[in-house]
Amino acid sequence: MTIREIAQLAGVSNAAVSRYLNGGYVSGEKKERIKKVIQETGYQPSMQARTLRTKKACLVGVVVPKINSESISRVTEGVGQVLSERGYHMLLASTDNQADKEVMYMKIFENYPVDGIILIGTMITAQHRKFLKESRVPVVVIGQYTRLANCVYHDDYGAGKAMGRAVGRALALYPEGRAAYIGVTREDKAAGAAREDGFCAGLKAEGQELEEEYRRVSRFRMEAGYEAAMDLLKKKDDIVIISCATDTIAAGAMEAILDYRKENGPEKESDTDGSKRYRFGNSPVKVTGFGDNQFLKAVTGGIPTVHFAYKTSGIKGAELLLDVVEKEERIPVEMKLGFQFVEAPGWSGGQQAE
Amino acid sequence: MTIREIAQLAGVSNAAVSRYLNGGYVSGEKKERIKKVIQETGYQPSMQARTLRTKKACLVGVVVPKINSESISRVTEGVGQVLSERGYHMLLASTDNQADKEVMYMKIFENYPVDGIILIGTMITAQHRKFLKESRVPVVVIGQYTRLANCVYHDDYGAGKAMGRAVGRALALYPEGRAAYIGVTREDKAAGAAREDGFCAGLKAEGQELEEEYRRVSRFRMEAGYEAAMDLLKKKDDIVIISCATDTIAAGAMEAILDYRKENGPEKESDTDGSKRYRFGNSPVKVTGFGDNQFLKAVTGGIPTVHFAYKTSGIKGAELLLDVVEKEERIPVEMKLGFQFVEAPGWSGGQQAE
DNA sequence: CTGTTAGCGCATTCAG
DNA sequence: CTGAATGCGCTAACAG
Repeated sequence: MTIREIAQLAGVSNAAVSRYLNGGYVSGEKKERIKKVIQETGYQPSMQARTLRTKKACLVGVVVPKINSESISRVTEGVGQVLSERGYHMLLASTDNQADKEVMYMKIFENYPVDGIILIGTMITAQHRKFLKESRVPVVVIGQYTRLANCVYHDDYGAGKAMGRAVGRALALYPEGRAAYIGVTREDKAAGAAREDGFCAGLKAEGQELEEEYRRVSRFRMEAGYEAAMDLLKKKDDIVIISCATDTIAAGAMEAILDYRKENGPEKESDTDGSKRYRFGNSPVKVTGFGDNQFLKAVTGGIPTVHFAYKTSGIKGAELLLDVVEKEERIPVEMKLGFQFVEAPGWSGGQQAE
Repeated sequence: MTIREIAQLAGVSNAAVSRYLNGGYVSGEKKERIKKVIQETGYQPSMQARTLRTKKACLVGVVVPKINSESISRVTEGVGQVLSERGYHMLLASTDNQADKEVMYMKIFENYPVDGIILIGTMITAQHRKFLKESRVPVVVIGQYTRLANCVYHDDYGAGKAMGRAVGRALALYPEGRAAYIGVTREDKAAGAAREDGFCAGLKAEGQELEEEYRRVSRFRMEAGYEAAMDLLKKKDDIVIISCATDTIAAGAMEAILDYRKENGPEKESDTDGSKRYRFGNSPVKVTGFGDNQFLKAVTGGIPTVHFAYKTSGIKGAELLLDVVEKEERIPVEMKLGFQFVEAPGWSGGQQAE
């Protein structure tokens, strides 16, 4: 069904139909005829051809590392909100945490085309840089800092440091206890390098140290967190706190701790008394995370974590993007968003919620 | 950068460039010149125009109700796997559980266009039916039964019944205890009607009944599960099991139970002894779900739930779709996938993992 | 207000 | 093998 067929059926020119569709000048009578024909035929104009002509698709593409993530869904929620308010629709592409796929999907979006691209970034490789420099559609990066595009990111270092300090203080209650850290690849400047460096800085500020044998690198998956935590528990018997770079990893670590305790004999005493006790085989190892995952909080009562304004970063990112798409705003913007430390109920008192 | 500019720079015709790009006849020498120019300019052909010509985008659109869901991500994982094996890419659109948006995004995909659409369905409205009948691109529906398109769905009724029987048997240990059910809208034939009806049938088979005051309807969100469960706990003091239509809702219910117990005085006894005890204000209310959420299992140790072959349904759905896209397969297919009941460790013995 | 016309960037005839 | 010409479906001048 093409516009010309509609025009013929309605006995008008194709231009008239086009104008009808786009709110131009059409006399009342013809308007009726056209309307009727469109009704009957169920005609829908081809975005395809329209976009070829107008260079405008009212679509923005969002590239995400994975689908099944609370933090990412909070970002896309913010993005989607702004987009729909301003008459755009959102298409998503998931890369399954493969950085090269990020570039591939951005290219697909670029010449599909969409009006703008939002990248929820994991790492900025040479490929990324090349694309960002050459892209013919505007891009904004969320979650990573880059000077090659407008970006909005979070204070991961500050968050890490706050967590490091909190852990350092908690550690003071366990004279011989140590903290461990399960991070993610440092190629991820935000969730990898910044959080870990901040964490170490925070620990140091409290007079603690994080040695190499107390560190692990995990993928962004619960299973990977499980493995890393289990390995730590087996190798080091003085760990009393395991801090993780994400709440998802923390969930895996919690599972590992449950299993570890199951294997290494049942608990002999309730934990409720002992804030001064530390682990030698069976005491309560505590876990911290980043991201303020609500699901985790609901079923566990909560662990110490950091709340990032993910939805806000989505909103700001989308606004930035549309500003350059529509108003051709040319001034580069880098936006850094703060964080909020989230304490766990009863945690600093020594007990983690059951 | 258009194909014509490349042609000029290479000193050939646009047709030659087009052939070069699509593997047609080009002499070795020209091939080199074209290759060089494309390298230098970083030219990328417009899918846009190409698709307008060829009617083929090597793209399929997947419409999902929400992003942040383990079950949905398992489906899209399966879909993405098949697609990428066969040279297609996957674009996602999330509807935030609004059925009308499902149709809207299918229309966007239809005339964007993509080669095929996969709908992870929540409900089939009149709008949906209209679209499925008239769509010019093939659609397969995953998760719901429909005769208007190829579909692959799960045995939700059977799963519900299995759960109903299990709950019924567990209930026998609590002479005066009752089960409650938190469902979702019955407009969702699969997760709503089928699971609930199956559940009731299963209960009945064990000689139990599910009265109206023991039912609630929730949205697909943890918070909604929390509210529903809290309401049940407050209104009925003989509930010992709350069965939920999804694991996400179950997580909310678990949180509600934690909170409820916190408010209504601390536990006086350990739960470990008492399989015969039932709740009067403070005993262990148990929760069941559907979907086999791994995150939930990790942090809680697991609740009774049902495993659906979500990834498989994604794989099968994508294969079905590509068969009609590529081979123009015309025989309608309806595929029903079974389920697997997942017991909770130590549950039937009366104790839920802490 | 209306119809005619000229492309948008590309793939594909069809003559060379 | 190659290039010129045609049109995919639509919108935006433009001349009525």
